Amino acid sequence: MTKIDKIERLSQQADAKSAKRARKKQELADHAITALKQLGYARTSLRDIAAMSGVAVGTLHYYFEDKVDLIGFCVRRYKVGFVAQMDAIVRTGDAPDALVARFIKRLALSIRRDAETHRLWYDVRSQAMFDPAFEEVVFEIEAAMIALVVRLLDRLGQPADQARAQALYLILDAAFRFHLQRYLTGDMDAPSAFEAQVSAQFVAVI
Amino acid sequence: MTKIDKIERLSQQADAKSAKRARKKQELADHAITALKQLGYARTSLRDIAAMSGVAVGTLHYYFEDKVDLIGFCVRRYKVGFVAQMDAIVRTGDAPDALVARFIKRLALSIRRDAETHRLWYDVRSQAMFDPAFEEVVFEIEAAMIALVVRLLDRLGQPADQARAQALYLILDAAFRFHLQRYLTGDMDAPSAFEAQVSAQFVAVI
DNA sequence: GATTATTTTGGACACCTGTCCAGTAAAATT
DNA sequence: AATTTTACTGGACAGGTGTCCAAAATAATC
Repeated sequence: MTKIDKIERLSQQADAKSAKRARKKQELADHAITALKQLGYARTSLRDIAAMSGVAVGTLHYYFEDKVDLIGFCVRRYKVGFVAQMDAIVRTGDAPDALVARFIKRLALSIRRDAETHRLWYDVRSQAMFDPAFEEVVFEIEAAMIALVVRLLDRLGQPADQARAQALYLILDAAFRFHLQRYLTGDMDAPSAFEAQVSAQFVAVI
Repeated sequence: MTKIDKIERLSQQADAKSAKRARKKQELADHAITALKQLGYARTSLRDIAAMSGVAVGTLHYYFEDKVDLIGFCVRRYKVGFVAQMDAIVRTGDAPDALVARFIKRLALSIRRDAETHRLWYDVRSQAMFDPAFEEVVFEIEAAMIALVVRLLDRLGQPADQARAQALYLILDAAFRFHLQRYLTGDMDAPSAFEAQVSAQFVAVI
């Protein structure tokens, strides 16, 4: 075995190790999310998360710096997945009108299906107003969502500058949050109300 | 002294007592707000608030049911004042265009002046997604703000139905929150960016 | 199969939490 | 001035918090 081979093998081993570690981190994060989405950031203790993961509390600190690191990882993981799902819709070959309809319908569906998870995002976003430790992840996720809207506008043949995308994102976000809240308090019609309201606004804005 | 007089006097005494109690409650709430706006709901303990008020912890429980009751009272008190201030603007005799400009300018000013207090509202609003104990106060305040927008639309000679007002409120709220967050993370231009963006959207919507 | 390296445990640590209440001080009423 | 009501105190209570670490279990490497 040459020296080069040796180095390469060591490097591959290191990669395999960090890949395994990354997988375990994600596995823990997924369990953590199921705990967090039920109680929210402040009310969920590391012991709750550990119990949910079937793991000792110390193990969490073995994989995550501290609580903030853990929650940041979870929210990032969830939201990245969400943006990817929405992006898949933007990339379909639909005509502009049908695309908008599908996009909004998917958001409404997400209120129904993932209400509890989405509220975790709003929770963390509010925390960022008090705790600088959350600023980065919130900024990053919000930027990713605005970028998604940029791509949407582009597909619609609309001017897709940052300012326009940001404004549209805020409209979508406000309506989403509002109807999410309604839905969580028992208003089962909130998702379709969301769809109706946003559809109307889309027509006006675009 | 007739029997009637006696009853009346007792009733006046009762009123005076409850008025005094109400005054003290508000005084405590004002101190509580200064604590809460610095740390947020979850991080502020009753001991923090008691210390800020120069009072023992037990005293807080003498005036408020529990922590949720106290925070609800504080947020309600603050937001009612805010809506009243904005309402004063709506009630001026300005022409529609000038009125809109003044209204938005006042919101931008409030980002600058009351950033820390406003974030408390967003904090509590998020909590309401997890804790039903906050649902009522959030619903009430949000309804008050939509009602404010109804009056604004009315003054502008616009159709002032609930749906339109709600949509406009959500646009204002989303932009307000977004730029408030930016401002809190050190972007001093956020308030004027808010003004520019919302002004542009107002033109489009109205 | 022995020896490192990694992963996991479970409990100790120091501190903070909201709630409650017997006792005291102050104010109001008679 | 005596008595009753109201206001307030300060500490006890039971439980929870994130963090840390020595020791044990497991896995990887030679």
